[in-house]
Amino acid sequence: MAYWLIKSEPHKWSWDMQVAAGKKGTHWDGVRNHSAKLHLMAMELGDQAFFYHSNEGKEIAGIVEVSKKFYPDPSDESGKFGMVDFRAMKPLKTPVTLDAIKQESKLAKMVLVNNSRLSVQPVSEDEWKLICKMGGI
DNA sequence: GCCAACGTTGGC
DNA sequence: GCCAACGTTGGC
Repeated sequence: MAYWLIKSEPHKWSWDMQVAAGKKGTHWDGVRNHSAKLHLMAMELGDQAFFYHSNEGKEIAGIVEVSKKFYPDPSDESGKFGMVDFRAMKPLKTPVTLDAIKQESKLAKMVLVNNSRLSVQPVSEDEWKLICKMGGI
């Protein structure tokens, strides 16, 4: 079981919309970055990911689960990139903000802090557990 | 194959 | 709205 963090701008695709998509979830398309793509390809069914709101909110709103493994993205005419499907699992009771993450020294190594532009990132098990605790679950 | 120029992302 | 960081593009 691996853990991840995926980012979305809330006015484009928010946590609420992810929840509304229900059990079948939604495909995470539009990734056009090779590091992000490598992470997508490494994801297994059932892997969990934090759903992070960039720009507005700047907080982790909830947890999603991989419901379909990496497959080609039809919106990419070059055929190089792909996507996975995610479905909403549960919200954090208290959203964990970027501020809170920065103030926690144990999370200083998170990719979110050091490479804020990467849209799909790995999260270590320790980081995962700590953020879950901070989020009240 | 190098590197400058440009575009995009995302925090502030 | 600004700008730093990063990725990509394109001329050489």
